[in-house]
Amino acid sequence: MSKQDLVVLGQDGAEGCCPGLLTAPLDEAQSVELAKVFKALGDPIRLRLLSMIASRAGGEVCVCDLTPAFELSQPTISHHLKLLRQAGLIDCERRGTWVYYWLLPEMTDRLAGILTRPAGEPRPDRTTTTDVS
Amino acid sequence: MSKQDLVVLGQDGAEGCCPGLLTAPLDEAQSVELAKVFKALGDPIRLRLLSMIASRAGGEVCVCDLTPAFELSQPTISHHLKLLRQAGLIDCERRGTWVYYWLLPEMTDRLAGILTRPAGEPRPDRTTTTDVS
DNA sequence: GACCTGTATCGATGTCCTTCAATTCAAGGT
DNA sequence: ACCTTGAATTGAAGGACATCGATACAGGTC
Repeated sequence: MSKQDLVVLGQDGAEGCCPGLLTAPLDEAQSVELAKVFKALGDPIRLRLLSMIASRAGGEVCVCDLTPAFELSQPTISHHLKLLRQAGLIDCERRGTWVYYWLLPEMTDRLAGILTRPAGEPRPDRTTTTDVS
Repeated sequence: MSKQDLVVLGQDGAEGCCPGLLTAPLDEAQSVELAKVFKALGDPIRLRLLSMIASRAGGEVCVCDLTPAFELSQPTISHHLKLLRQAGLIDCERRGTWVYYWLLPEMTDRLAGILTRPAGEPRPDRTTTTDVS
């Protein structure tokens, strides 16, 4: 149940540090992979689930603590958790009768990096239109 | 055409620095607003559009440079640009016959911050299960 | 073994989203 | 005024997604 079909999202990590999204045009394959992760974040229920999981002291949460926090059926919550897991944002483990989820910070770190523009960016202020070429 | 219906997404910026998503459970209203932005990023075409706009030297791109980069109809590209704009990720301006788009770095900065966990996080290593109460 | 509890999967349904062709709108040029 | 070009809007069609009830599965307990 653990490493089922986690999104790949490029094994860069090696070649420097993340192409960036804000620094160079994304190619088609990259954009498809990245979009899967952002799509997983593009739902209020999943965002709340993720934040509940991520902010939990101890690092993990039992599903039985998540489900009653929403006015949704148990299958629906289970489905959302599955999507977050398939996006590589969380992982889970069964312990006895209960299933525990935890954050995979590698993925949120990667996203944060992708959305961060290079430090020295000369602020494309507009109105100053650098007019390159 | 500029400031039409940009998502609000909390006027925090003042109260410290971004609640975080990874540090505390998101409330319902926050999650709805945030989800709108992530949903806008949850499409490969929009990600490529955004990266083409953001990475452009000079800070802005003419629609006429974006449309031919995709095998999609002009109305479809226009629709995706509209969604990105409504999410507060980009803005645009007409100059003569052409319309130019540019990145609103405030929003990507905010997202990056939201996805960044506090520095000193004691790495919830799991298997070490801190077992708080 | 039979039973109970917690969780995941299945199938169906209604809604939202992506996409297009057709049209409209904006701004210049003739 | 008319025409042309670039871009946004409209309306419709198809597919994807969120949600549910019913069901299956996993691990305990008796």
